[in-house]
Amino acid sequence: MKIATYNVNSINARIENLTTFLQQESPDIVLLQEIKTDFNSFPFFDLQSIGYNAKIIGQKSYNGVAVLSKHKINPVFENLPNFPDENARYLEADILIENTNYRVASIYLPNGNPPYNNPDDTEKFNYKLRWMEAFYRHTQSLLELQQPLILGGDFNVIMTPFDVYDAETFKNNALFRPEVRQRLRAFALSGYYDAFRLLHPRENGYTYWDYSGAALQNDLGMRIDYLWMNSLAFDKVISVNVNKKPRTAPKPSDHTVLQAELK
DNA sequence: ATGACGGTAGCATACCGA
Repeated sequence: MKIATYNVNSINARIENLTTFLQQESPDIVLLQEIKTDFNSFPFFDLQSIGYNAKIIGQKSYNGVAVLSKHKINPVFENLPNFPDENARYLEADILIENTNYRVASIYLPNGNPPYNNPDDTEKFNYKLRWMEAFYRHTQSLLELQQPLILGGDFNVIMTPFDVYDAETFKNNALFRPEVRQRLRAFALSGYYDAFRLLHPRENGYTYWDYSGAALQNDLGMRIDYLWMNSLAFDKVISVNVNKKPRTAPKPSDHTVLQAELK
């Protein structure tokens, strides 16, 4: 069973890039973030024609998450329970594959940085912290499930200085502030396994490179996309890797694919 | 010293992002 997570930065701008990836890797499940479209403009037909079902929680222009699968997708939650959110950032579903019922979620955590024209505005950062707290509460209840659980997506959190090209530059950034790192660490210590990092302690594992300058060529990236698993899922892991092909292909997203293979 | 890049909405430029 292969699962991937990919922040596409608009699914309609990325449809060729995405379908190329799907045909090359043939994943069973793909968690998408920043689809930037609503139901009416989502490319269901293009995906169906190469064998992928899709469930989405869409939003015009911003945000939006989706789950793709070659198998039937049974949605469980659209949005975090008990957290009123005007943004489309969370979709949880069950997918039955060869007698194993996987529970997956596609997650697009808020960025949290202030608008450029108002650098002292803390509203977005506070929203990020509240979102993480609601996420923590919900994921604690998920740990009671007796099924393999995979929570993947763009977490917009740099966990450690090793996960970014220059920690000093990001000292005061909402992706690296102690408040968000502490919250993601609490989540990790509660029973979720960081699949990539546990298998690759010495690779940087960057999943994002800025479009500007020569960030990709100089590997000025950051690891902000994750596949988190409960023990039932992590026990099945064969491999986890960053697939840089979609980032080096024409018309890329600024993120790339993180993918895993499970027994 | 500053901006760099790219997507969307929608038609010029503002907003968002990491």
